[in-house]
Amino acid sequence: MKSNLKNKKGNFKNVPKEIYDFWEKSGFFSADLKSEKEKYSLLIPPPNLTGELHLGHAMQHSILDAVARFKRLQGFDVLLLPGVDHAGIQFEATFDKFLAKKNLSKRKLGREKWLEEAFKFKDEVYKSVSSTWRFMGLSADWKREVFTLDEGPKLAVFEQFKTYYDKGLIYKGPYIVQWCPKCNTAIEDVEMEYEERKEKLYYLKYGPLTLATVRPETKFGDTAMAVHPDDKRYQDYIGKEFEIETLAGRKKMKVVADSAVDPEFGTGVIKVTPGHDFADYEIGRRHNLPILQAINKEGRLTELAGKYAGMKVLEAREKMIPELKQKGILLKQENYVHNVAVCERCKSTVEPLISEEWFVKVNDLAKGAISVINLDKIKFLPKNYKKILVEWLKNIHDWCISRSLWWGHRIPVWYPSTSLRISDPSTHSINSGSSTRSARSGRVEEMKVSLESPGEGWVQDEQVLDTWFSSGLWPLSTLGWSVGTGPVSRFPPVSAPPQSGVRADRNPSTTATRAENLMFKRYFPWDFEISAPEIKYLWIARMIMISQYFTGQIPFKTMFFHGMLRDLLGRKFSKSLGNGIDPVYLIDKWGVDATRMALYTYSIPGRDGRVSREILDERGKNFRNFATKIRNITHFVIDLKPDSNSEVSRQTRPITLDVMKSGRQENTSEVSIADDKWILDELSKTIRTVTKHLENLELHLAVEEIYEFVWHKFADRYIEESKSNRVKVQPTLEHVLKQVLILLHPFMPFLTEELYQKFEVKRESIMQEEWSSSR
RNA sequence: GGGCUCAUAGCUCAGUUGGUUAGAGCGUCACAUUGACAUUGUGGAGGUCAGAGGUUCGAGUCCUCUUGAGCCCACCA
Repeated sequence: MKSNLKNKKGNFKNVPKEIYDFWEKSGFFSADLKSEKEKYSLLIPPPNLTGELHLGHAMQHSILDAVARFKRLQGFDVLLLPGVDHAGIQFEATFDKFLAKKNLSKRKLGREKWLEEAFKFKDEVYKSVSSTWRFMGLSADWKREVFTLDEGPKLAVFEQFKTYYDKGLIYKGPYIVQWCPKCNTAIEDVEMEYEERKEKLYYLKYGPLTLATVRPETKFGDTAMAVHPDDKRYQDYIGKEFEIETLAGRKKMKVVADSAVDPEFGTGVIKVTPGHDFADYEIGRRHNLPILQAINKEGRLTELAGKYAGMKVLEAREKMIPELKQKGILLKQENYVHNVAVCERCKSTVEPLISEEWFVKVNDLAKGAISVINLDKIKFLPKNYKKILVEWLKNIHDWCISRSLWWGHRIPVWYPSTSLRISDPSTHSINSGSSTRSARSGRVEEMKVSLESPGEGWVQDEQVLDTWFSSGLWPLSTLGWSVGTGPVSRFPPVSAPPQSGVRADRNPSTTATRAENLMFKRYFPWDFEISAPEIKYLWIARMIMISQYFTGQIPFKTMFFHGMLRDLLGRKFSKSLGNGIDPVYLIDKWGVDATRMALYTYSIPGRDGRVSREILDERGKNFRNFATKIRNITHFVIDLKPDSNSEVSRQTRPITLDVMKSGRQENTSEVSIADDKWILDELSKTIRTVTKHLENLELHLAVEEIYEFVWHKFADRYIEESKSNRVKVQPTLEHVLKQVLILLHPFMPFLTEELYQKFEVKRESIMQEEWSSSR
């Protein structure tokens, strides 16, 4: 039954594919909408299309699957729903790299063609990775798999946008954003990393004052100088204007007083560059300063920089130094070490600048989420994440939802083509950012919110929505929910345009309108959701806000944050560090079940684990040996059972637990085994404990408990002692073994199915067995 | 700077609401074993539970402080 498939194209050694196919074909993974059973629903966090599966995913999937299988055995109608995320920037970068190899580019293809190719590429990527997503044995309802760009989610996302828009929660405006010049898009705080850099601190003469800066090239965007209001040194200068030499002409600048200035830093004077610094932007807003754009979206200086225009930031900085020196503006420089924000994905330096972006006002949404969290409707594991999330929600700032990408849900806003807007204005009024529906030059812009074109003469907004805008809606959109009519779906009928290679048939939301309503009614809210802690703000907080806002309900009842697996130095696994451990390596070496077991020992909520290849090998080996042990137990109990014609074994095979308990008591005097009662008691104690641990989602404890029972009680003691009295105890042996397999099935699904099939009296699959409710 | 977490055997870690003699796996030492066993079994060594103080009849567990390690968030002109 065990296969030894070559490890390529999604086939793995040590993954018994026949068993998996048998399960899937038999429909054991499918939720049954019409079932009388109580439902239990689990939402699989959609993996990124491009991301290969790493240990974290393997652990996440193992946990999800154990819970799902446990609940199935307990008699629930389980929905374990898989999905895929289009992963905006990440996919787009991967795809563009792929295109570059074929000497193609966005520019050459144009948007429409590019998207067409992107969807093809997506299908290919999906094909090559989808089998890996099953390799942990995930018992997911694949027929219901959803992709974030499918028609259903697409409509739900649109309605989300429209609702916000109609309620005045969406606005568009010039705003300071973190801009990645390489990805050519605004990115969020959470998408940045910090890198320590050794740079220089330059002391520059600004009129009568001297100030320190690491970024002299932003000089061209300065609109003021600032000092701390209490700084005695500069009281006389506050409010006065001075003429400053900028290297691109002279201009007048005011000195403002602002408490954001640190009097201890440098000279206690700063230059204010509201267009290219977050703190300066805030100062600018407080003092109503104009904003100048000195750096454009490619990271080059604008015409404001005079002869330095067109240069990249670092180049300009270098070239400016001699002139600054020569003109006596640069007084001195010091070495300075500080952290610089870089783009998490491409590692280029992030450039704060002013850009026209879409925002969602999240205050009200956050309030809703806070109240529902405070009502303890969601069980957080670990508990303290509740507080952490609430704190973050209290200090939340508006959510920039637009991205200058092509891959994603395009912003469903249309403008009349006659009023084509000028892009990249070099100045903005800082206050228009707060007004709804972008006012520019005092004129209210005409626009329509619509998924399809409103007709001739309208052009759609160029940007797409932040990936998390759709991810945040995931608990709803996966179940075919849509805004307009609440839980009653109004998805279009089957004839959804087969546009862009999305397989409409794979997405039930486009095919079974009515069924989808029932899906939402039945399976929402989700019983279980799992996530890495690092996306608790990006994703988890937003799912709660959005779900609460649109349905008045929590998205999930239990939120399980697993820990992060790190290397022995405590660092995250990452491609750039090259410290990753491929789960496929472990599976090939120790088998999928053993790998799962190894990962369960790290599945404690909120607890990080430090691992190395050696450590995981050790655990893999340990549980491989455990699997061997069970295989041998089964060999002994079933294959080497005493002659089946013997009277005792024939008459007792279908015996029940109670009969065995009472029937055996009197007969033990000459038997070396102390008592069957002992092993049966131990068994029911184990069942009780394992059940409790599983209910509490303490998988590591459940695993430990089973391990202890199987190896040290059942095998080492009971089986050893049974050898002298084999015929008599055969029914007990079989009974205990079967119970052990059922107990272990959530954790080691393949092995337990394989061994279960050896029983003469059995069901079609171990998945149809019942979890013993022994008290 | 704000928040959070951790420190238990050589290593990686368990240890539910405080309650006998602090556990597991691997490693290590001794012995046994071709056995249902890709070896496995039996037994041993190894811990001042980071340190100090406190609450308590009782603290690895609760409180305070110290030290060390790490993570998240913000700021870094």
